[in-house]
Amino acid sequence: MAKQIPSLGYALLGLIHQKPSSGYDLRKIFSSTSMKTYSDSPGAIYPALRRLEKQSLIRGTVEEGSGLRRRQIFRLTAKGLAELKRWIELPIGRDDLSSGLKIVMLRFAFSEKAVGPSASLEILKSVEAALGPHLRDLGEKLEAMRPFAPTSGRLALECGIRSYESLLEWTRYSISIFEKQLQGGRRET
Amino acid sequence: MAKQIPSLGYALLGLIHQKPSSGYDLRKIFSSTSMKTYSDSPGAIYPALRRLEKQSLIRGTVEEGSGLRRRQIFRLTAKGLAELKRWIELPIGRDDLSSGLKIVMLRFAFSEKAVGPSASLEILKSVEAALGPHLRDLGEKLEAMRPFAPTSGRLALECGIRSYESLLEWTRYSISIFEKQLQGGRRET
DNA sequence: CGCCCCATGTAAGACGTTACATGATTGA
DNA sequence: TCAATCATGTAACGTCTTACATGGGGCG
Repeated sequence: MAKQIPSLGYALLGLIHQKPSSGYDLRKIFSSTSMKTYSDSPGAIYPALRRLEKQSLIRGTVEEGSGLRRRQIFRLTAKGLAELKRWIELPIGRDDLSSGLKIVMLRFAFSEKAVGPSASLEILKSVEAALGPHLRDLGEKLEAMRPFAPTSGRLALECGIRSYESLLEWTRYSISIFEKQLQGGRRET
Repeated sequence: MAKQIPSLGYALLGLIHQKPSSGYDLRKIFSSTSMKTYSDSPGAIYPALRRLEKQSLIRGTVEEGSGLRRRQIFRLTAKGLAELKRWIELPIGRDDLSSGLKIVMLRFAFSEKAVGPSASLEILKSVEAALGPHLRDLGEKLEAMRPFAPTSGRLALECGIRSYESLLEWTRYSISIFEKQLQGGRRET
């Protein structure tokens, strides 16, 4: 059925949901903003858009009003929004931390607009819960390798640990922001 | 000539250099340690090893002494070590930061054993130098998006900024360690 | 006019994922 | 002997990379 959309596909879905865009717009976002982890090559984006369209997750309409060149603007369909929500609300476990934070952060970034602040808070709490055991685990690995590995190898692992510690601080900070926002005056998107 | 080795290939080269290993050993490293970003699937590793062997960067020898099953142990060739060194010593710029730290950290982790502590220090200093402008840039982007993006989008960017700040601290800490090690009593690998 | 940017696309090839297949060894 | 683990491999499939191709529009 939903034949396993790659993460680029979800990045496109989320961006299109935030603002209907053409393929060219999306390429510029990938090349100019901090989303450089995704390729801005036409050979990646245009086929990906066509796949999403074939699955009826987005629909493209040709713009010609402004006298400019043919530009196809894509918008999410109801099905596309549902799929985006489903993906954002997937449970988060330890695997999602170790195998690339990128995807979790992407889901979080889109969560507020696509599902609502409570979903953002949910993601943050899952991340916080997963970070504890994960950090303990990394610490044990560091101790285990300490006598054997060269300095650079140890430091590389320490770098990972520090980055997860910094993530934990950020998570708590962000949780407090969303809790304030949810408990206090309810504010719209 | 050297037909562009993917990052998995360099991960294998570096690990084999640290300790001659079989494909199965390498799979276990990927699945059990914090190098989970690389796949431990046989369909990725065995073909990658054969590619490296075809390029004469590694050479496999079948072990049969220990009465166990046929196990092919791979070792770096001189050419393989040269290629590993070349890759580690490539210049590091801002692109290397934004498009995935993973590769820089891999190069750093292997640098001490493969090239020497001075190479590790070189990498660290390049990273430190690149981080300043990069952080300034991200800060500007944050200010630019502040009024428009939803809270979760802003926070996601802040998470990235924090992680680079933590990287900067780690970089300085690591630089001090390597400088001490290089200036003080020269110690071997 | 020539050049660069907009805007979209395609084709070849490399790589990784998933799933399956094979056999030998160890332990219950 | 049956299952699990060790150890290696292959085949199909999808996706990304790289490079090329096309054309209109604006600008000097």
